[in-house]
Amino acid sequence: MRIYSFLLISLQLTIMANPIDRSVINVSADCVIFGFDEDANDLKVLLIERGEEPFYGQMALPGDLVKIDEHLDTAAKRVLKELAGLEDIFLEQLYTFGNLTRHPLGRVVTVSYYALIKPSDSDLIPASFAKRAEWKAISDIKELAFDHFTILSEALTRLRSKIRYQPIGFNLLPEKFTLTQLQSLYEVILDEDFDKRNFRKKILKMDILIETDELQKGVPHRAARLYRFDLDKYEELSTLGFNYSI
Amino acid sequence: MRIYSFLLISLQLTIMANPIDRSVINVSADCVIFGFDEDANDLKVLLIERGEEPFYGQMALPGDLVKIDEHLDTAAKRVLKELAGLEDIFLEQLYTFGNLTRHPLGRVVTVSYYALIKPSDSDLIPASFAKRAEWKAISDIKELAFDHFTILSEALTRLRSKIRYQPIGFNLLPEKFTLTQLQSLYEVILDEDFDKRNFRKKILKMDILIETDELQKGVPHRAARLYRFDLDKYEELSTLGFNYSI
DNA sequence: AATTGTTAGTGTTGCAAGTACACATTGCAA
DNA sequence: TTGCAATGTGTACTTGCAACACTAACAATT
Repeated sequence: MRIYSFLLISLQLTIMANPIDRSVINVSADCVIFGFDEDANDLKVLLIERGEEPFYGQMALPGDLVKIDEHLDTAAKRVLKELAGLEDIFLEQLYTFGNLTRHPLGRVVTVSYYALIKPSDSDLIPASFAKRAEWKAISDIKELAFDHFTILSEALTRLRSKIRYQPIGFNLLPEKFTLTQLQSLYEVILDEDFDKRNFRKKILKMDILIETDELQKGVPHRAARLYRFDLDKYEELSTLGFNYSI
Repeated sequence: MRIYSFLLISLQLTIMANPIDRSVINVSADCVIFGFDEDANDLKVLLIERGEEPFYGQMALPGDLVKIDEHLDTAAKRVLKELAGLEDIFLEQLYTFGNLTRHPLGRVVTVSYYALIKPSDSDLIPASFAKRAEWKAISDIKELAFDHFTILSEALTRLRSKIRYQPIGFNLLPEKFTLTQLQSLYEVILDEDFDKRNFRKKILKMDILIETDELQKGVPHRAARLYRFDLDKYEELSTLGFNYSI
C-alpha cells in the first residue's frame, strides 16, 4: 500500500510538479517576514504571490518543504534566501501547525518562523523577486492562502509580547537610528502611545544605547542625534540580572 | 531509491519493531509532564524508561510518532493518555526540534509539548505504567535519551517565564489550596523567596481567588484556609486589560 | 535678514506600587 | 498546661511610573 501510493504520487509529480507525498507526513517551513516602513509609519509583511495550485494567484507566506537532510532552521534560512534574497537576519521559530486539512494536497505539517529585517536588508531584495514578492501593511491583510493568516496572527502576537521584554525591535531599524524612530516603532507595533520624555528617560537609563556623534541627514528641520544598540553591553547587563522592559 | 529504502526499512521493522522510515521525515510528539511534589517541595517530571533500542534502559520523555491522520495536539494527548494514563490536563506546544542527528535510526522531527498536572491527576496513573514511568526531581536529572535533556531545559525555561505572567501555576495545585502552598510553588519554580505578607497582599488584591469556608485537614498545627482559582473572574478581568503578574 | 514651520530635546511633581520588616493567634500533640 | 509549628496580619519607607509644556535648533521661504 505504501508502494502503491508512492507510484501514484510519482505520476502526480510529473504532471503537477508538486513534491508533496500523500502517503507520509510532509514537513514545511513558512516565514513571516516583518519590516518597519518609516515613511508610512506602519508594520509590513513580505508576501509571495503563488504561481501554482493550490491557491494559485493568492498571497501566501514564503515557505517550502524541508528536505530530508536539512535542519529546520536551515530550511527557514533557505526560504529567506531563495524566495526573498535575505541573509543573516533575525529569525526565530514561532509555532508548528499541524491541522489535518491545512494543505489540500496531503498532510503537511509546517514549522513557522518569524524574521525581522532592517530597511537596508530590504533593499537587497533582487529585482527578480520583486514581481512575486510584495510588502503588505499588516492592517491591509484580510486573507492568505492555506492557514497562513492564522500563522501571521500568531507571529504578530508573539512579536508584540516579545518586543516588550527583549530588545528585538532594533532588528527592524537601521544600524543608526533616532530615539523618535525607536519610539514610533514601539508605538506602531504595540498600537499604544508613549510620552516622549518618559520613553527617552527609560530607554537611556537602561544604558544599552551608544550615542554616536552623528546627526540625521536630509530632514527639513532640526536633525536628531543617532544612536546604536549596544548588544555587548546588553548581554553583560543581562548576566547581572538586568531585564529589558518597555 | 525511495522504493529501495522502503523495503530495507520494512525488513528492519519486522526485526526491530521500529516504525521509523529512513526515507522520509518522521514526526513525533514528546511531552514534558511537570508535577509539583508538596511533601518534598520540589518540581518533578514524569519520565519513561525505554524498553527498546535505541537508548534501551535509559530514561526519556514520553513520546510517540504522529500518525498521518492525526493532529499534533491529538498525538500529544494520546501520549499522555497511553503512556501516562492522563486526560484533560493543561497542555501546550513548546518547540519543534529538528536536528539531523537527534534520532539514530532516521530523520525524526519532534514537536514538543509541556503539561502541568495536579496531584489528583497524578494519582490516576495506573499501576501498569508505574513500572515504566517515574517521577524525577528536576535537579536530579542529568541526562536523558535522544536530545530530551535539551527539551526538558527548554520546557523549564518556558514554565519559569510563563508562570510569572499567566496564572498557569494553579494547574499544578489541587483544586483547593492554601496561600502558603501557592507561594511555595512559585518559590520552587522560580528559585526565589517571597515575603509572605507581600505575596498574600499581591495575590489577594488581584481578586482572582475565591476564599472557601474550608480549612486544611490533617495538619499537626493550625489549619490554613483553602482558596480556589476563579478562572471566569480572571478571564473577565483580562478582557478589561488586567495583567497577571507575580 | 527675518519669519515661519517642524521636530528635537529637556525636569519636576504627585501618586502608586513595591519592599522591608515582627509579632500575636490558632490549634494540635505531648 | 505547655510546647510547637504554622497562620495571618499593618505600617513606614523607597522606588518607579505617569502626567505634563516649553525652549532650542535648523531648514525653507519670503
